[in-house]
Amino acid sequence: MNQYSGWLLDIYSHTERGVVLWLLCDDGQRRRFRQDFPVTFYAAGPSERLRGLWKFLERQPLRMELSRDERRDLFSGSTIVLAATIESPCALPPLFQMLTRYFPDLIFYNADLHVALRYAAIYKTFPLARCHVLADEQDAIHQIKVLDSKWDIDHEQPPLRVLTIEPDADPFHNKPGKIHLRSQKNNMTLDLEKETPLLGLLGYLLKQDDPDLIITTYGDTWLLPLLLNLSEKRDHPLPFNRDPDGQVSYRKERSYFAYNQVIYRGQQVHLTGRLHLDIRNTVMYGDYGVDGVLEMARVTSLPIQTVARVSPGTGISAMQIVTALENEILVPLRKEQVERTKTASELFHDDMGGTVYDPIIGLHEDVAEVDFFSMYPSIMVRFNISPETVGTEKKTFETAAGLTSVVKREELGLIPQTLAPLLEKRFDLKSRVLSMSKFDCRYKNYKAQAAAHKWLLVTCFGYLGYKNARFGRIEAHEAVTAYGREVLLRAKEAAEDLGFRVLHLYVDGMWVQKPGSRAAQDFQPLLDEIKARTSLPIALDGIYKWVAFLSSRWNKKIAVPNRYFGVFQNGEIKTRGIETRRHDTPAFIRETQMQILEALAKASDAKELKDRLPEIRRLIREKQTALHSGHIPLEKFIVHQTVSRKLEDFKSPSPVSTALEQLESAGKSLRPGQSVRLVYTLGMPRARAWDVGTSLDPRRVNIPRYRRLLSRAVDTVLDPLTGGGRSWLTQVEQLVLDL
DNA sequence: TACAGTCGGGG
DNA sequence: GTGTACGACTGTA
Repeated sequence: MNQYSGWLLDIYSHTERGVVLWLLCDDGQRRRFRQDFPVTFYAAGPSERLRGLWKFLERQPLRMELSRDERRDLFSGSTIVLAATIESPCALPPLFQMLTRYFPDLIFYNADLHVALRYAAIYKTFPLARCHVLADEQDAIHQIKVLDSKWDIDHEQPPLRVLTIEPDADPFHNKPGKIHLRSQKNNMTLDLEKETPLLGLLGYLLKQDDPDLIITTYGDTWLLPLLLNLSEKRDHPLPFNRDPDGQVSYRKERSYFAYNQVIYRGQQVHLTGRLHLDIRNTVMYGDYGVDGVLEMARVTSLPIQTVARVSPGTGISAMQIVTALENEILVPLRKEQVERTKTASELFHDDMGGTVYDPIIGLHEDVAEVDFFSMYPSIMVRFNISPETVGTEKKTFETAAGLTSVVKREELGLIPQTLAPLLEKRFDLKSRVLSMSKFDCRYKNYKAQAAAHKWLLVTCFGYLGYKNARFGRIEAHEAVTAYGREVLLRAKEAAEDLGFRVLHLYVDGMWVQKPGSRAAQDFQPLLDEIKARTSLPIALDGIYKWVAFLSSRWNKKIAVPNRYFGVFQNGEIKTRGIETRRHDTPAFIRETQMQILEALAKASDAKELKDRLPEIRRLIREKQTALHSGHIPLEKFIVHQTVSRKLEDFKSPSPVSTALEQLESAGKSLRPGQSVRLVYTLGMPRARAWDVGTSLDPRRVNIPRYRRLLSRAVDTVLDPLTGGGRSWLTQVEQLVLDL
């Protein structure tokens, strides 16, 4: 027997039996271990059908153990099941596919789980966990112990060897000629045309550097398929896989509907024994980078390559599965219970969602914004809301109104059990970030971790109400929003009792004002009072020098809950719902609006705002002149839009469909969920795709249309100044009219 | 005027 | 490996 300690890189099914584990050992070796790891799935249903299944399984050419068992289903309680344990985890997916065909009437459990999650539930592993392993001479694991916890904030960083590969152009718009490679030891540029040296040097680099993590740009969708094809064509093997028996696994590209929009996910290339991340195919890479991906992997237990490419919904779902496995709760494929039909009034009351209040339109000074900390997840944990704990005998919104609940309290539900440590870790991270210098070397890492958690927490709420979620139940979802409304109303009452004016309420935030209150300590009594009345954590998001809530465009008297902007005392600008926040705003317009906001931000109070007008007037004149004299770089006119449907599904010639058509005829087709770049043009067609290959004649740009967009963006941010009927009103009006 | 299409939010 | 809300807003027919 040999002993090893190191970091766990990856776990996957062995092609014959058990699992493969890769350890980055403390002696610097990367070792591959194997371990027997039988997996069990269950089936429930009428007993004669279960007998049929039993006979069917006995005939399968697989090593399998069958038994009758009694297990706990989260929704229906104790259930008689057939338990089947098979020796090879890799044999389960094809077997299960067959079973759903022949036994569609049976309910299956634990049948479609990632092997890494099963392993995690038993051995408490997670990607990059510190492990101690006892293995025999054939590197078969006899004992494994995890030495740290996924909830540790300051964990030892594994000495990962990283290789980055980047082409010199975006392959979907221009043909790259070279690729740049960078590792700790090497730095080289390879010519894609010269195939022999390309393959030779790449092979050499992979062997010499032996990277753990290969970070590419377009590696999934272009580079790795290209290189692997080439290597096959030239019969020159490239050691992308570290596992000698391992296969490169491809996942197909797809478009799907999620988060209320079509999402496109490119083809994926997964490696064995090494980790491949394509930063262009990594979810929210821009938000949290590699640190965030690694943190997602730690808390969800999903393999690094997988977690990088899935939505946070899959992440939170993985966490729930691990909790369920640890508690010996059956994991369903999808929700089986049928939703009870509701009357119209019930629908109205239950589905009101988050609290939205009409803000008081206009400009306000010395306003504090207080936000509940991860309100919905905090509610789930605090009030033990979970599919199995929410009672159905009473309508939940009535229950919540008094915060005396019919929610079962005696034992912590599956969802709160999953969320509590995550909430706590995020809370600790946020507190540390607040009290540390931006230049602290851990600052960036902490921010990335907190950002990763944020998405898991946000999605968890949505998953409660999603009918296909494994552990979703609409009543639990409604209970959360009911509590949310109650909590916010209590916060509002607390504010009013303490003499604050409540300007706005929005889901988990509140904007309050009191003459003379402009320092953090002025708001502390309010925070304490809200904490006392709601028992939920709340914090001061900031104090605005001034903030403006905007009216609806079609009716000046109607407020919209999420169109506002303001400047905090520290000079930070916050905007919501206005042009700068929108992805379809061209850079030229976004920059101009931001510059105006920056000019306005120099004002220390509302009165000083008008002093900024000469500067803003100059700025707008400059922009107008630039616009009309052709001094704006063409790319600043580009509008980015998401492709929502296939070309043939468009009913009218929208800019997007026009651009899609042009791209199609240029041989470049885009799929729903991908983003299209276009410029508005004069005459017909009204838009032109940016990436058709030929350059755009600057005279074709629809300058009047961009001028209208500019005018509107300027109008938005000057609106609060025009609304007050002050003496300088005419000046501003003139300015806007000039446009 | 009706309808078709797109966006935000949460940080 | 999964959230088909909802309302504001814009542009086209």
